[in-house]
Amino acid sequence: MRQAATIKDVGQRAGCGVATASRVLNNTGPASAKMRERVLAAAEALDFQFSEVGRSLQSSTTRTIGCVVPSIENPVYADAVQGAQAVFMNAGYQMLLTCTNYSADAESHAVRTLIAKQVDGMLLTVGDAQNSEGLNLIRRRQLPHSLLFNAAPAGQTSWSVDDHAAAASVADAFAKNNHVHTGFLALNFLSSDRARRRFEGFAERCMQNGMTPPALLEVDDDGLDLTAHLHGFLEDHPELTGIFASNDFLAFAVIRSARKLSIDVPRDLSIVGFDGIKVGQMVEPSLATIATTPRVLGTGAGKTVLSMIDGSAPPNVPQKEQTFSFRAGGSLAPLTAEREDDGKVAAFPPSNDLTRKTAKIQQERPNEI
Amino acid sequence: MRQAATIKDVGQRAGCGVATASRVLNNTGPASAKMRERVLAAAEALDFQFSEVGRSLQSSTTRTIGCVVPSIENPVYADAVQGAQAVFMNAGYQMLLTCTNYSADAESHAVRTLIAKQVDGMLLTVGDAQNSEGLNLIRRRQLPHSLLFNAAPAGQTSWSVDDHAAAASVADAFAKNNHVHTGFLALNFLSSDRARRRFEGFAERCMQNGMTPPALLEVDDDGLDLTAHLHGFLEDHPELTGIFASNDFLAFAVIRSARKLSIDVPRDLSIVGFDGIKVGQMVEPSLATIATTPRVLGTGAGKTVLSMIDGSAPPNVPQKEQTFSFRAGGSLAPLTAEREDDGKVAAFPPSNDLTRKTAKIQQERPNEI
DNA sequence: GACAAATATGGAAACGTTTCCATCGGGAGG
DNA sequence: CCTCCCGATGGAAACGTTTCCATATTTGTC
Repeated sequence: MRQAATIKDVGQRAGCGVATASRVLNNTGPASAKMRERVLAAAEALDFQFSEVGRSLQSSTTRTIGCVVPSIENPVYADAVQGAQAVFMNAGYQMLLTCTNYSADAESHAVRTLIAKQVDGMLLTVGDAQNSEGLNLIRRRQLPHSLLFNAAPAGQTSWSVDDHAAAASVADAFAKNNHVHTGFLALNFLSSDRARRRFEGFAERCMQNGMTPPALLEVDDDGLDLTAHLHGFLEDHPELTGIFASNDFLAFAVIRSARKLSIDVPRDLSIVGFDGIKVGQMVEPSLATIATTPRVLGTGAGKTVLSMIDGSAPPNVPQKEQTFSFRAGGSLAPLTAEREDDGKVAAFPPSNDLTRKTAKIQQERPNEI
Repeated sequence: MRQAATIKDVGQRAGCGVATASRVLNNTGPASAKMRERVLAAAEALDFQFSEVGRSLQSSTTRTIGCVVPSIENPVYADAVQGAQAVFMNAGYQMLLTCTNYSADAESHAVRTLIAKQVDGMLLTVGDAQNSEGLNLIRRRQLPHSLLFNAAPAGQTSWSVDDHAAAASVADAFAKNNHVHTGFLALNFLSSDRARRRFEGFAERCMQNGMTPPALLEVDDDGLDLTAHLHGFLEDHPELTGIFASNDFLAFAVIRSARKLSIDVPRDLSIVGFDGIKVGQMVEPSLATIATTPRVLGTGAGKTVLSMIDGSAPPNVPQKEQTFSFRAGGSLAPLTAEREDDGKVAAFPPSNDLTRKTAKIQQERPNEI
């Protein structure tokens, strides 16, 4: 039992050829009752397990699917990955996971390795879908794959949130609450087309709503304490009454930093996040955000890849408008009419000493795609 | 380019045997300059990539490591998994990930599949390390492996938090804040030896500290709204002044439910969590909890597996006391001397109308292993 | 110029499967 | 009793590598 038993060992012990052993063990082809029994007994005695490597070589299929995401520390990706993994497992596929840490190099290296590993398909979130070396490699090989959280480049299937429209709805929410001067806080702005799309969607709709163009604040590391950044940002833009953070963690970080700077949320500053992570609804104030359904996207993308592999009908991609919903929360409050009318918003003091009224916390409502 | 090129194709195009092509491509063994060039050109032209399947068959190694965890929706596992994955990738290994959703069946099935896939090693968090079918399979095969978040069963290496001691330190924290009657809130109590160890450690130290034995509340699904549970629990145990939740999400859920029941945290009820997830420090009140370093454990366990594979020296497992630290937070406040002395704690009203004083939020302090 | 040594190269086996094909044995039908 | 056919079985090829070994070619030295 030191060296794993092969089917040859089984055949030998059962006193038959490997072909017969294979047939019995796979329940394919004929075999006499006694032979069947002998083979089964031998396999049992030897603790035999098929080698998937041998099988893969012969069938030129690995029943393995590669998954490339930036990071599973972000629960959005974690949920999606777990959903896809469950789908794969149910279909008898294993998942090879690689996290790129938002590095384009790591991304293409990962894809290359997974191709060498002969994955039957691939599920991936790339930094920039328009310009991804890995994605090109995959396309060239015509490997079954689906994008996840990336906008599909023309006629290709992709499971993602409509970042543009979602961000626009945030602008609408700000507008409805009478905010005019807002900021956008981005993480990994340069290496993520998602952050850029959110910014664009937000900025466009701000314009359409007659708001001023949002001020952009980029930060590079979310481990960092944002307090200094936030302070400087608000000093540069004293007129701001609301900030749209490109994800919920960032939103939490802003709220914490605001607290340290004695800026009350939402009285002095409204915050809206993106993603809709679970804890957002558990804390006080609850986080206004874009609720998304990463698990749905993950399972959908997983099923899409499987359907490409076995040629079956792919699942329907959700309507763009159904990939997100705005979720109200205590971190976003209306500006009072008086403030809105006085128009001298740019003049109010940048930090403490703010006089806006606190609004009643808006009712949370559950949502699903 | 339809069918992926093999080394045979390369040899053919370069006008040489497969042996020579292999030597050139792997930079092993001699080759003339012109031959080398022809082979390289051929490989380039054919977009050749090695098939890891063929290689694995021949080398009886897959450069693949299996990872089995309950769920990566829990950031503790997600961080650990990501840490391990990074270690594997650096060493040229890929990671096959399976989530069991806390199911023992899924666990052994996953292990079986991974063994069939010929993984070179395995990293796993099992439900019950004393009694895990998968773990036995692995042991029987003498497959290099390391446990993660499970207590090691006698003389075996495992990377885990000392749940027992950590939970004890929570009891100490309650004691130091004059709490006497506490409860323990557990998720997946039956299917997780971790939850049980935490309860044991907590209960033991409560006794030693002269506190009453903690009341146990088990819940089965964290998606559930805890409000009803909490209400019933507090009615059954009106004397409780503190609750230790077996993880941070549960702690958040309790705090939210308490809010709905108009129970003020920490004035009416103190809450302590476990894990030390990031958002715990960002919200108000901040969460008192056991801070752990899942990433450190994940990378350590990953390195351990690699060292077992290549026979190198394994990394040092951290001292048990260094696997966690108690992190104070606003959700845990001292009981005033007057309440503690009057002794009639069991008599106070179960829900509203509580009279304990709010304590100053304790200073957060950073911590690392 | 010849021979030894070193270098270059290709054939073939091995890794663990599945599957095609050939063989073998026996029962049924004539 | 002879065919015919079908079920049972095993040999061998194929999948893509690496590597051992033998052979072919070059280089160097006398």
